Amino acid sequence: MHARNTITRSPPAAVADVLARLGRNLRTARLRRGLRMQDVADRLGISRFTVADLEKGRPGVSGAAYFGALWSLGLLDHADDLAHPDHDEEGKALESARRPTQAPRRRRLDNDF
Amino acid sequence: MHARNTITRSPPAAVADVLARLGRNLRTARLRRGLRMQDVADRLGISRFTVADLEKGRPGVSGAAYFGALWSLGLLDHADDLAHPDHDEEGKALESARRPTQAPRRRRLDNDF
DNA sequence: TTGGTGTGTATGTTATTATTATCATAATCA
DNA sequence: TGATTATGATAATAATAACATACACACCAA
Repeated sequence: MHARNTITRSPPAAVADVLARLGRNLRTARLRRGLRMQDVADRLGISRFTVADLEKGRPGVSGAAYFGALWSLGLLDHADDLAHPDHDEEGKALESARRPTQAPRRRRLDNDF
Repeated sequence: MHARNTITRSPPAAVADVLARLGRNLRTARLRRGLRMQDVADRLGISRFTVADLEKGRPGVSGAAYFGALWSLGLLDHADDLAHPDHDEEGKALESARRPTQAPRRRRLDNDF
């Protein structure tokens, strides 16, 4: 992380909400299993403090820590279809016949987007 | 991130797989929309290099960057139910009548887990 | 083909995360 | 209730994520 960037320092509300909800859900799942933060931390090879950060939904925590937490609780399959192309209706609609491996070229002074 | 920890340095295969798949899916979604890495980076306030890292599924990239990428492509709703308690069948089965706000106490030399 | 744009990769710098350590608070169970 | 454990909070340190810059190659369009 590294927040010279803005996404970590102050993420859009929608992103902050998803992280906060994920953190709460991870906490709920941990407590249901009767595990301490330290137990989850031991499985992942991280400190209990990072687990606490996870459960608070802190933006800077690594993706591996978030998905590792899911894994440690047996919930990783929930992430299998994240952004799956088949579920991307907008993308399917936009896709052209060709499947370019690069974005289209742009001319200078191209102000779209 | 900060990898004195092991989860970032060498995540379990299942976690690495999920991250790699998520990265590929994000790339597919970006290309379908005709966007450059730089375009996604601008929306998130990060550099194109971090977007490249995301699409490679690098473990150390922040959670905010991963979920922000989903957001920038209109795919964040895919993450709404991640670890949702209602979908946690194992957790529901384990849950006792009480809903503790802390993990249960452990005695010394408690070697379970 | 040729010029130009998108992407891959390497390096060095810097701000931040993850850590340890410590103390404080809150919740569980005897 | 009281003793013990889980968790919260803060500060200081060590290690690295994200950055900018630079160069190379792949791919697209004319």
